[in-house]
Amino acid sequence: MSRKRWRSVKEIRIADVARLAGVSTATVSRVLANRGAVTAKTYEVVMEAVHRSGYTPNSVARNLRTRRTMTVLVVVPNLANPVFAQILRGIDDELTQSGYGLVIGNLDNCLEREARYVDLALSRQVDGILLMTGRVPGDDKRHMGDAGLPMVAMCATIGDSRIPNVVVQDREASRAAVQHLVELGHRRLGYVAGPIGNVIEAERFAGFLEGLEDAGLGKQNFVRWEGRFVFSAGVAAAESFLRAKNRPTGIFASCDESAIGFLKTVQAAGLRVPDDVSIVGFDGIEFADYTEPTLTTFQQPLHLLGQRGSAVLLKLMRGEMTSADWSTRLPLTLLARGTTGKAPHARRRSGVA
Amino acid sequence: MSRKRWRSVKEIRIADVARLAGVSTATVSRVLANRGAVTAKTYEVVMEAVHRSGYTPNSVARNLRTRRTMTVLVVVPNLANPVFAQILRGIDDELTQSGYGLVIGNLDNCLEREARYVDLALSRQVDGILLMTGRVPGDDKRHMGDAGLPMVAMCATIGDSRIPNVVVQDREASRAAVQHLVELGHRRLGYVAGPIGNVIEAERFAGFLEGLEDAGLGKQNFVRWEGRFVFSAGVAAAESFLRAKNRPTGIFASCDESAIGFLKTVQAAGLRVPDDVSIVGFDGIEFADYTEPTLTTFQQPLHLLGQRGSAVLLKLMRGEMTSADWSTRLPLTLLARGTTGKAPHARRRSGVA
DNA sequence: ATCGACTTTGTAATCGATTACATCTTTTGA
DNA sequence: TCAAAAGATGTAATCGATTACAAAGTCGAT
Repeated sequence: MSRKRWRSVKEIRIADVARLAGVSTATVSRVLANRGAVTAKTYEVVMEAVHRSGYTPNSVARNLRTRRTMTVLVVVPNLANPVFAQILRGIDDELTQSGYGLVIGNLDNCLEREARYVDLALSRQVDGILLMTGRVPGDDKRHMGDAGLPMVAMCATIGDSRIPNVVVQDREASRAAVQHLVELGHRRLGYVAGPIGNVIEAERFAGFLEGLEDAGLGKQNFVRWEGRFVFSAGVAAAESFLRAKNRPTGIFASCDESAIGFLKTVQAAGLRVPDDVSIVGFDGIEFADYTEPTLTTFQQPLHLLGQRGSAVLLKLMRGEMTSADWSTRLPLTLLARGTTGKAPHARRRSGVA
Repeated sequence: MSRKRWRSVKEIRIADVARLAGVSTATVSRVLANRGAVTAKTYEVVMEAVHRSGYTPNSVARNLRTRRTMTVLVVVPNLANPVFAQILRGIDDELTQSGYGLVIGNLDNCLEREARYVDLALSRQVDGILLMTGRVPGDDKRHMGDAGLPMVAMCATIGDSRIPNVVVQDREASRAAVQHLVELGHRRLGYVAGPIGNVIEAERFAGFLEGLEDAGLGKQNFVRWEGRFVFSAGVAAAESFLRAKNRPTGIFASCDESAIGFLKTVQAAGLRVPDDVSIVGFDGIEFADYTEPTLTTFQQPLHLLGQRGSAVLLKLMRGEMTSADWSTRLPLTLLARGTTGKAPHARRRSGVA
């Protein structure tokens, strides 16, 4: 049993540096903050003392006094989803530039864990919040908004118009996905859903329905399989699809993971993609480029999304919001690739097959 | 331009609660910490006041006074790699149980960014460090060890025997990978490397060489392609492989991403896997289960790794280390799946092909 | 030499909790 | 019944920085 004491060497405080330099703590603080006037000579002497002593300011003390932590909390639904890793990169780039750090709050797909991070915010450990989890109306759990901190929603929010949001155009893209399938001749579609109660899912499904309406298709022209934003949801949907008597020919999955799960499962069952069935995913994860055939999907501007979200939060924290900042909606890009092709009957008609 | 002031409502301090309850701040503190004796009545009154006022303690002040933040820094080489998301889950589970929080330091594959997190540690914002990045000898950049905090290395470290480590048996597994290929009749192997200077990579390559030696194979029996832990490295290696005159028949990639990149590229070139070439990956990421054929790989005990690493750090912080805690080496599991099969010549000889 | 304006530096209050110690109250036991 | 012990509560110091304000120093103009 070893009982080594950490930092047994006495900590160096600003007072120690001051003594070493023969000045007051106020002067040391001014030198280090580069604020207030100091003669070149004093500057030199203080810096020398700082280096000799190896002093690093205690930010806990600083944070207490300044009432700021220069840290932003980013609440992420599920870190294992590569989409968020990309967004985080954009956020980090932007925040770092302004001298802010970030703390990641991973919910691991379990909304209850949000409470933990509400506490973090309430206890003054962060200056602002980037929220990537949506909430459904009527949800009265403890809320990030309760912390009374500057906050930006980076996912579709229902209600709460007083929170600025920076989102991608989920609805428009889903609508375009349907259009893409319809243009290829598909008249019977399948929808692989995300988690129930998820706001992003709600947006994507709404867009899907709008797309159907655009094409003059009704309820009888599609099947919806419940799921989540994971591979296995696509597998389950595909199994259900395979058992169906009147199979759709065009599938829209609300995320790439489930699209790939679907793809692999129908292929394993002997179906050809896109000859027998076309599949469109959503997100544009790197892996979608490594399936066979490559997945047709909508590419999210992830890095940009992260940057913009952070930029708005920074403005909010500095009280520099303009009316244009309250809502930002970024477009997605259709990557029309290998998993979508003409519908079987359309191909027959045009003599391709 | 809106200039809303955040928290314009006066903050509630412990003194406010004390006044409301008609007791001293010491008593409020004792009630909230559940430490020291208080009568049931006082407890009631204080709790009532806490709830009425909606008080949440300011942890910055608490951290200053107690000289602890109950937070651990986890330095991760690259968050986009799903391997780390899994490990983080294990870490989070373990730390949360002991009342600790975690801050993720993402290096984004750029070792220079470590300095940022060294600062975080030096400025007393965390109580301990879990380090998942390795260092090569002779590297004299500013070092996490400089912070003088309790630290556990969760990757192969060279030297620095005073830092406890919790790692997977990279070397043994790589050795077993070669054995697996050799048993299938492969006599000429290819090695898709990870980043130069990476300690984990070094371990895996060392194991690869050991495996060759076990089989009585020498330098002339393998090709090594430099790479990184990303898809594109596998693609590049495969392109090089395709151009070679005397192609290896068994490939070992030091991570699943590059293995999959390799797989897709040789398949695109018309080769059959595993008939023409066998591939073994490393890590056991979820996606390795979704390739066609499914990737043969070594499964890392990621969640366990995270848990064990955290458990050791907790002991270290509490001064409860036993000699067994200084080094933990977890075994990997071979998932012998679709991408490995008998070597072409072996198949001919045994009349399979 | 004196005054005012400006620059530089120091003194001490402050941020909001925890906690050692002192004080007061209650209980225990002879 | 009273001293001693145990229990409950309060007072004030403390953690280590920042910063308002005061004080001292510098300089040029009169």
